[in-house]
This record gives sequence, structure tokens and C-alpha cells, in this order.
Amino acid sequence: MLLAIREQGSVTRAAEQLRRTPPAVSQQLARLEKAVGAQLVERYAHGVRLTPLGTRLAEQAERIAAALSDATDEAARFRDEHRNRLRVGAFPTAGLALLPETLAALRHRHPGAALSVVDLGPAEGIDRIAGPARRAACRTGASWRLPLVPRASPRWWPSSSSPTPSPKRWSRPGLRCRSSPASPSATPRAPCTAR
Amino acid sequence: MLLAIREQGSVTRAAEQLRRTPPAVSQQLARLEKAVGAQLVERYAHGVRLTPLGTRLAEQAERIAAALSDATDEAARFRDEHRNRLRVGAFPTAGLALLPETLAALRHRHPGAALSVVDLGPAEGIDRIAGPARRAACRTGASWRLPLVPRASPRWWPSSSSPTPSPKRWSRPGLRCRSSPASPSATPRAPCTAR
DNA sequence: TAAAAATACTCCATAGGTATTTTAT
DNA sequence: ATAAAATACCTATGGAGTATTTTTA
Repeated sequence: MLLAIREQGSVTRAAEQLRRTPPAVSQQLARLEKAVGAQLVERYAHGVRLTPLGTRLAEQAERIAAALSDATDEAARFRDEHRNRLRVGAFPTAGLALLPETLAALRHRHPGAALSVVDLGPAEGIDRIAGPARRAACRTGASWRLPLVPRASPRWWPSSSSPTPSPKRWSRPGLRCRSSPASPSATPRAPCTAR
Repeated sequence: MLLAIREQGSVTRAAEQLRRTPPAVSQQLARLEKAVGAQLVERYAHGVRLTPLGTRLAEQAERIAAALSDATDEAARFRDEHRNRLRVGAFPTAGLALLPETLAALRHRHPGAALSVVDLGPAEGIDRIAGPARRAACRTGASWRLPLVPRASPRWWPSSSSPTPSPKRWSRPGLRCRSSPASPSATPRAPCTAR
């Protein structure tokens, strides 16, 4: 507010700039002056001027505002860089049975995440995870007839022993997530999951 | 609070450091995480660790806190430097008649000012203002028998024409003050005043 | 006299506290 | 099982609004 007052040379115009009413600005200013213990502005005919101390404090306020906006920028940039994009591969049977609640839980834990699902046969698609393109982060699999042959990089988790977890526990934390700096990957309670 | 959490590695201990209860800190943290839109800490057995984004934001918070404390230091330093010390010289008759309400008004306008009064004869004491020592900022005088001989630097204001100003106007703004960077000087409605 | 700023007051949003539940090892 | 964190709920401080008065030129 001090910066707006300095810029506008008037409490009323500062209030306009800040989308506030003049008394709000005037009262904030009064509180600041009380806290500082000295006048920061002096009135004149059509507005208000900063005193020497007011000017100094306004310069400090500039630094504070800059640091503050740096922080919000930083956070926004970080969020952009680490936007969660998760592609899940699943064969239809498993996908139908497991993915809805898994995805629901994921959405709940990571509201901003961009989730997508690709349809894969039980055996194919490991390359999508292990291969250089990394076209999927996570997939379902099952040792049914074809033995799964994990290559070097994928990691496997066994499915949970409880086939139907209680909705209470499931609703929020049922989904275990292992965060990695680049992209968090999830461990749904599926027959078998690879990343 | 983020800084305290980082320093203590625990919400509870951070709360102790901040003289708050743990839920207060936890809720602030939750608000910040909601505002940022991402987790800033992760729980473990006996406390909490900052996430990478949390760490970055804590570093920004350090800058903000530094700027903030710089500002308060600056204000305190300014106040110390500009502590208002005002020594008024007056000859007894004028002092008795004029100084009480003058000083009361001064106190009202400058609650932090250190006011003092020295007793001077009508003619003596101009040196105290004009001289190199500047031992007084302001004095009363009168063209009674001895003509006043202002030297180079003192400035003179004539007394007010209204001998008894209304208490309403007098109480707050009746005293005109001319602020100078070093030491404000006042213009009481006195027979004659020099600075 | 006319503008802008400062007050008086009222209301509501939000920070913080107490009591309780959930989590992690 | 235990210590810590998170939640639910409540209270109260204080920021902002409306209406009014005071101030400055």
C-alpha cells in the first residue's frame, strides 16, 4: 500500500489501484505509522506526500515485494516444470477392474496431474516403459500364460493381498505413491505393476 | 513458519519456536500448500522434511525475511537518528504565559520528542540559537526596551494577532511546525520567536 | 468551498486454540 | 504402541466496508 501511495500521490488513487476503498488504505497506513512510531506521509491539498522515512521504507518495501513476487514466480515455474503427466498402460481386463478406482484415487492425491491410459496386451508394452522413449510410466501385467520378462529398468510390485480394500482407507491414502523428482509413479493395488 | 519447520524438522518443534500450537503451524502450512498447489513437506516417523519445492521456497522465504528485518532495522535506526530534541529558551514572563500550552501542543504532535526549556533573559541567549553551538532551537523574545538584534541565521515570526486562540483549534493543529531534516522547530504564538 | 483524508462503527474472513482422529514406524 | 501430524470445530482478532467528520488550500 505504501508503494501504491507513493506511486499515486494520493490515498484515494492508491485505493483505486489496489481495488480497495480509501478508508481501508488510510487505516492500513495509520497502522503502519503506529507500528513504526512516526509519520510516513504528510497531507497537502490534493493528496499526500511521503516523508523522508516514508520514502526509505517504500524503498525497502520494493525489495520485499520483489522477493515476494520472485517466490511466487519460482513456485509457478516449478509447478510447470514438474507438472505430473502419468501414462498408465493396462490390458483391458485389468484396466476395467482396477483403473477406475485407481485413477480416482490418483486424481484425488494429484488434482493437477494429467493422467492418460493406453490399452496394452499383457505381454506387449514393456518396451514402452523400459525402452528409451519411456512412453508409459506404469502398466498392469499378470503371470498368466506368458511369463513376464522384466528387462533391466522396470520395477515390479506384487498386487495387494486384499482384493477389496475398505472404502474408508481407500478413499484418501489407499494409493501408495513413490515420488521421484521428475515424475511421481503410483503403485495401484493391481495384479502386477511395473514402472 | 516454513523456515521454522525447515530448521526444526518438525511441525511440533517449529510451533514451540514460534510460540504457537502445532495445529496453528500445520494449518498455515496446509494453506500455503494449497496456495502453491503442491506439497511442500513430507512426513516421516518423527517429523517432517521439506520437499525440493519446499526447500526452494524456504530459500526465497529467507530473502523475504531478510528484507523485512532490514526494513524494521532501517525504521528503528531512522527513528534513533531523528529523535526530536527541542530546547526552547524563554524569559520567565513569556515562559509562564506561553510555554505550558505550547509544550502541551508540542507533546501532542510529537509524543516522542524530548522537550526542554532553558530560562533566558529577553536579550541574552540569541547566541544560543545563532552561535555555533546551537544550544537552543527556539526562544521567545520581545521588543520591549532593548531592541532585538537578530544576527545572521535566526528567523523571526511575529506573534499571532489573536491572543487567545480557541481551545478547539489549539488542541491539535494550533501549533505550526516547520520540519527540518535535523530537528523540527516550532512556532508558538508568542510575542516573538526566533530559531 | 470543494477535494481528499481521517474517523466511527459494523461485519466478516481468517488465524489460532482445544479436542480428536489419522498416520508412520 | 507411541509420538507426531492432520483434521474438526470454535473463538476472536483485525482487515475492509459504509457513513460521517475533519482538514487543507
